[in-house]
Amino acid sequence: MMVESASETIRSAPSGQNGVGSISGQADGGGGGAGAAGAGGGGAGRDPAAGADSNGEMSPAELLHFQQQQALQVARQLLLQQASGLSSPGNNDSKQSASAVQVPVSVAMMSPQMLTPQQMQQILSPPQLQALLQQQQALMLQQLQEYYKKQQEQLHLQLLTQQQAGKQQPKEALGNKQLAFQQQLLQMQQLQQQHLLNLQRQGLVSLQPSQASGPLQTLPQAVCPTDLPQLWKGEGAPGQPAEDSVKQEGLDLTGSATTATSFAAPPKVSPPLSHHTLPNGQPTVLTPRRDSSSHEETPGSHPLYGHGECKWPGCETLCEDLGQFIKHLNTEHALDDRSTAQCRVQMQVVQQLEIQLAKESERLQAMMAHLHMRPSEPKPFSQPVTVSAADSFPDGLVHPPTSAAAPVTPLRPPGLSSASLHSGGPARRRSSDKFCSPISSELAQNHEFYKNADVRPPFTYASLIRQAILETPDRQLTLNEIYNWFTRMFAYFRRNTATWKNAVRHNLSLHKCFVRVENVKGAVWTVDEREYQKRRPPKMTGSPTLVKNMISGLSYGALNASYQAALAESSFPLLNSPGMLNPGSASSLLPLSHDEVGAPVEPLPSNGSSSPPRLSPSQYSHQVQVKEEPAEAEEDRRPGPPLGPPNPSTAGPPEDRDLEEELPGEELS
DNA sequence: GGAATAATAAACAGAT
DNA sequence: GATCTGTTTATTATTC
Repeated sequence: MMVESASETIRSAPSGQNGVGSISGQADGGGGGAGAAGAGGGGAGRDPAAGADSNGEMSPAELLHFQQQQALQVARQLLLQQASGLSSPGNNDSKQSASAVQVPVSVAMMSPQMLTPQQMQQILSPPQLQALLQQQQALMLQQLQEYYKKQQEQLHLQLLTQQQAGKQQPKEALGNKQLAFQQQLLQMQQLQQQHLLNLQRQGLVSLQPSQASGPLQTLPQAVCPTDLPQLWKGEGAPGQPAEDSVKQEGLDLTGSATTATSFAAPPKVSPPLSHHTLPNGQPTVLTPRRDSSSHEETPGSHPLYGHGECKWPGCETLCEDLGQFIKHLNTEHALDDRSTAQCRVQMQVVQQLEIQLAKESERLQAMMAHLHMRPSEPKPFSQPVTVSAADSFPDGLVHPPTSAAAPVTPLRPPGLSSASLHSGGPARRRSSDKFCSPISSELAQNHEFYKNADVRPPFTYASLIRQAILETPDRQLTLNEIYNWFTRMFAYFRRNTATWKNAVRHNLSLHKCFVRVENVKGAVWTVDEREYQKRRPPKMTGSPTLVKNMISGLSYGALNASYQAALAESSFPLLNSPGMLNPGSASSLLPLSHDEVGAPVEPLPSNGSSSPPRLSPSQYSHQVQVKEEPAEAEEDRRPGPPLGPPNPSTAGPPEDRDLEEELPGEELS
């Protein structure tokens, strides 16, 4: 305890310029003596998706404000009419109560901006208010309808134009454009929904189906405003057959003719956002790409159903199969006040999280700017990927995860996500090591980050040493070259204490996987992959409990927990994904461990899989296959190690070697 | 609580 | 003798 705390104190003391200098001057007997700068915090990446809605259209807030102003204008006119009615009794334009209120003209003449709803309430009588509200609603709904109708007409026009133009284009391009339009359409519908939600929140829409569903019913959408009033209305479609209620999953609860005609998909478990009808009545079935893609990869799944339990907020009822879940969903989460309230709460939760994400991203940027990262770089952590073609992933970006917890995931350096943020300290890194993706891809992605930021890499010394050795064409390094690799690759080892040198030597000696080979030019160190594989414990067996625990820590406002969830997400991106079962690679069926397997640094383009760049099993297998070849050649011509244990890696054909690397027997169940 | 693993510190010896 | 390299032991922390 004393030793640890003392060393922590030393470590956290600023070292100044003792980086490399102290390395060469280190006295060994001192046991790695002097202190150094502590591990810096460092920043994480920025989530590019965190930005606000970039619609060029009028935002819902603006639209709402505009309409409120218009409503107030109407109110003012009404007051003026009433005032004039007082002066001219014959004028009965005002169809409200005959007992017109004495409204001060000065008030009535106030500009709409000066009239608050409260003032209006004080001025007008309840019947007048009601009439006024109705008038407002009618006007606003009409405006809304016109607005969205225009939008949809435009979209449809564009779509038709593109379809015509697309006849000369490849089908793929046309499909992409159509998809883009459909997404735009979807966006617009969500805009509608949000707008109506805002109206509802402010009490501007009474949500009476006779009013709300009337003028807006023609609007085509999946979760259309007509859905929401019915949803909020708190009653299901009366007289609806029980089997039809299956169609009411999610928010697609309209039961109206508009969407009923578009039910071309399988009757069960249709994604709520997948059916659309264009203004001309032409049904359009959208592929569930935006919101449901992460949840509904398979036709037999449901976004609210996973791991055998209902994912409805606060429910977690165990359901054996999808059918039972559907039944449960329709009975327990039917269209009632409670469900609609929960739905609304969930909407607000999402909004809050988005707001918080934006704030935290900003903070992250500031932190990164502070921690030696070039502030001019908007995405410092995605850049390393493009530094070298050999180190690049096919898409060149760290994909934002697609799961529910994923939006919280920033583009972050692993050193932060795991070492600094997760484990909470630089001293013990084993946990970090476990939660991190393979060192090769990690380094490939964050090479620049580790190079420049004083952040401790979240890998074990052994894995780092191995990586250093395997990166060389000869697959062998002298101790000094290993030192150089550490200092070259990591700012942390340049600027921090030379204690790590002792650790490196210690690791080289301690682990049987590192084989010392006497060379003509001295002793070099090589890696015995078999021993290295043996060295690893059967860890991270997909531990769903661990992931669950981490994700369960996600709470509103708990950024750390959010990072944990994101971390868990990034650590097991394909654990439960059907994409994992890529038949193209036998190794893809095998769970791979955290930091190894992918020894080399050349993640190659996968077979078009949409899986995230990190931890793609096919990539790993490819890496091994590609890079192990020179290793074999090297090891074949390498003289047998005169010292240390005989290297078993030289035994057996190269294919076995590769296979062995791909099939680490003791790994991950 | 124990085992396994890793990080850290330190002592020691041999080679340069 | 100083430094580098390599080995070994001990302690502590963490995870399973």
